[in-house]
Amino acid sequence: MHTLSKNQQIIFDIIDKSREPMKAYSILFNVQKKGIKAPLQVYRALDKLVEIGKIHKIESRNAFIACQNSSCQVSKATAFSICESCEKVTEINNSSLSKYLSNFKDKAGMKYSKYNLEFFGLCKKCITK
Amino acid sequence: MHTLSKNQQIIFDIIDKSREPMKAYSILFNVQKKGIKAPLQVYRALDKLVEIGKIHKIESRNAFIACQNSSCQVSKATAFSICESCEKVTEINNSSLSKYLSNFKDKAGMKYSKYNLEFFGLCKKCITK
DNA sequence: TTACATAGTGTTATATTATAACATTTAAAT
DNA sequence: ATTTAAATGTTATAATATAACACTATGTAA
Ligand SMILES: [Zn+2]
Ligand SMILES: [Zn+2]
Ligand SMILES: [Zn+2]
Ligand SMILES: [Zn+2]
Repeated sequence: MHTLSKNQQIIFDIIDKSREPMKAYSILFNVQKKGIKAPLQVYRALDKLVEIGKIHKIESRNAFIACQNSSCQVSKATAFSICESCEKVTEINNSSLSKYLSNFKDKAGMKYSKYNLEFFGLCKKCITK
Repeated sequence: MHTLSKNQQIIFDIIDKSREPMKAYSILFNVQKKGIKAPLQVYRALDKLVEIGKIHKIESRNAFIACQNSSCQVSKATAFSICESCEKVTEINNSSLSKYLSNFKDKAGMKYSKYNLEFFGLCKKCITK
């Protein structure tokens, strides 16, 4: 098991506490009182946390959320639902979906080791507005 | 059918001719001889071209490729394979996959109008190296 | 323990990606 | 011809991310 370094722990904690995806410079702003002063300190921790699967990057939003599953540390297979109105992001944990995608083979013969899927739409709250 | 404006056409042409995904500032550099001088002129054309489905953004790479299918203008459903070694990107056109994903329903009850999927791995060329 | 290797930190500067704001022009619709 | 919407040109600036270098902590193995 991985034990996080000081900066990694600080930055993981703030992302984990947040209900929304956090952007790097918003994280930076929030951890400056803890002595983390420079973007690079944030990005280095983010890189590591992504690498070990504790957080994920929402590519379409340049933002980071804590992993809400248990298996992402090994699988590198991620799926999210994103509300285009309120920007709520949820990690999808669906074994049918992950099986389907993990077994998917391109006709080009490429074998995939990793995927990222982002669904967009309106969440329950926003659809009724 | 959409008829492209002058800048949109110039920028679409250069992306369409390219064998690789192109980045915005690389596009800018390449079209400066045609009178397009500022980033905003490029980004505005890119936005429109993405909106009408002539090009797609590869989110994990901040780069743009011409659509290689015919249906993306309506579907807003995109899937790509990305080689992590040579960075070759191919648009996946697979009806089983698109059916599966278009019909996918989250247990959260969210109805999706759009998705983007990026697979990562090694292409045929790179896997033998 | 000491040497070595690996990972993490701190700092400054800079590169890359993207948008705000405003004035003007072109094209399309009534 | 008048109005509206879309596109353009321009300057400035915001937001996101990395390069380079010096240093420190931690783990491993002789
Ligand atoms: Zn996860
Ligand atoms: Zn919502
Ligand atoms: Zn397409
Ligand atoms: Zn390759």
